[in-house]
Amino acid sequence: MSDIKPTESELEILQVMWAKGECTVRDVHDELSKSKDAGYTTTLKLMQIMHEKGLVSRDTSSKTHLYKPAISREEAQKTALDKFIATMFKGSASDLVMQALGQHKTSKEEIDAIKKYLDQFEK
Amino acid sequence: MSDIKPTESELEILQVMWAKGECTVRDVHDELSKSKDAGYTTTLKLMQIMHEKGLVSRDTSSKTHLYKPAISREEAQKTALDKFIATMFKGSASDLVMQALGQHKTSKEEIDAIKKYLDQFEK
DNA sequence: AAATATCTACGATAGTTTTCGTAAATGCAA
DNA sequence: TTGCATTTACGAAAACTATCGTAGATATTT
Repeated sequence: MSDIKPTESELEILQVMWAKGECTVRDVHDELSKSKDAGYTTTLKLMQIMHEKGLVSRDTSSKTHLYKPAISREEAQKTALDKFIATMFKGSASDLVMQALGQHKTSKEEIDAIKKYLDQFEK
Repeated sequence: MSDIKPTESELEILQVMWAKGECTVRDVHDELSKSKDAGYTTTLKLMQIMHEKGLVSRDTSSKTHLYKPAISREEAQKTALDKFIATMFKGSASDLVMQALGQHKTSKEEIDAIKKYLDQFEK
């Protein structure tokens, strides 16, 4: 489906859209402004490009257009993760898992959740 | 201590170098050619740039230069993983772990290894 | 209705990454 | 030694990304 690879900025935008659902450019821009310093038209332009690429769909029936993601967060995560494991971890998911758990202070609850997950998985 | 972020192509090259150790441009290029279609001088140029950036070191004592990574795979993995979790998984390492285990067919041995790892971790 | 604000469209620019062509240097082989 | 193959160096084109300015359209306010 989507071997479309969002750029870094596009991902930032998708982040906001995944959290909020349907968004105007202003919605996204205001949210982004908290952590980033770029003009409104920059966000607009990026979202237009994302539309051209098919990363988002939009409703142009009223003046202020409404955008929403064309791919789910899970899809995007899956695609990105596949590539990431391939290029950074020689294709070994467990290598990644160990490193991910090792370097982040993961709470006991989280670890238990993962163990439970693994158990169910193993059967 | 590299806040140096290798590009996509640079990572492909590092991948080969991490596997092979010390490499000539030809070594890298031949390996890359299996999966990619770019000219020899492209690989050369990239490796020269990587040297300028400090991503690799090189021995120029003979005509054919010898390159080797200046950062370890582990270092690069750590840096990349931090960023990846932040931008793709909203900072949640365990979310990433679950998805990583879910979508890849992980062998029973791998799962056991991870569980063992988790046990040791928990105490 | 006129002024003001907001929004889209579009083009241009700057920065970065990837690619390659060409030339010069170096080693090898006939 | 002369010619061929391989390598490095360098510059520049091509492709992609991010940014913004400006203009025109649409809504809102007074």
